[in-house]
Amino acid sequence: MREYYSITELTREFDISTRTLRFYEDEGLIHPVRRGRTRLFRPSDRHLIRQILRGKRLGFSINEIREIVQMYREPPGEVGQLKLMIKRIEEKREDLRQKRRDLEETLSELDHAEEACVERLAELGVNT
Amino acid sequence: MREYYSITELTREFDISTRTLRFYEDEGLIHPVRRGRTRLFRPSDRHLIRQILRGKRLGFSINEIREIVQMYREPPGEVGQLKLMIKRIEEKREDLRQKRRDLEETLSELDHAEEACVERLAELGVNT
DNA sequence: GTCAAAATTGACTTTTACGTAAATGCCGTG
DNA sequence: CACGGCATTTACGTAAAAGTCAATTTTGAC
Repeated sequence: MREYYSITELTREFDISTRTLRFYEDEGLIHPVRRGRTRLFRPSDRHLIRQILRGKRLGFSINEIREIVQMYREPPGEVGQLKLMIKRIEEKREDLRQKRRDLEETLSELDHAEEACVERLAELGVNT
Repeated sequence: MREYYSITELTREFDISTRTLRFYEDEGLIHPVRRGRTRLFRPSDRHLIRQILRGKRLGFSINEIREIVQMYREPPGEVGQLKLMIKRIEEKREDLRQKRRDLEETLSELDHAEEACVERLAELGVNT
């Protein structure tokens, strides 16, 4: 496991711009350490970026992603906080389950659409 | 099956604004008919709205949604077009499969996060 | 130390997806 | 026919999420 990654290494790996990574830092999503003014990204930052991009692909806003990554961190020490966090996690999961339903329905409609196309091709006498 | 729905009926049903529905019309996603200047939405428009909102929840942009809803329509009559459409459909499905992987991974990480919280509660001697 | 390549900051711009306000049309009711 | 309520158009506004550009700095290789 590497100790540090440079900003451009990560922009290449994830196909995002340096501006994007700085934006995520401004937004408090990642906290790379500094050597002088240069950012050094640790494996944990790299993992966080992976999670952020996953959230993005699923259509979560930066704020929602912020909420999610907070859930991945060490659980709080206080009982009230813990219970609140469990509630929040449950809410996000419900959110994701809705997305899963949406996803399956969309996939199924695309299946139908493709079948219709294939049938139409067959009608036209094209060997698929 | 009702023949027509008014704009406000649909805004209530889907919890969106009239502005949003007019926006979708401007964007060419729906085509309600008119009685004078008033929009009348048919069941097919209603179904389209449902599909649009599903796409939104999955993080698709308006342009991507436009592409998707075009796939739900009657298959084209020309062979080249048909083959192109099948290719596009396959691309969207790959896109959705990526989202599904993202979704499962996120769900699984949230599971871990919740477990960690529950364990922490147990350590603190709280009866879950 | 020098010099190019890489990284930094800050300011400004852009795109997307609507929100909001103003002015006005249409229509059923009393 | 005046009114309330819904609908319409036009026009401008805005928040989120970066992109772009310019002007320095810093770093790494020699």
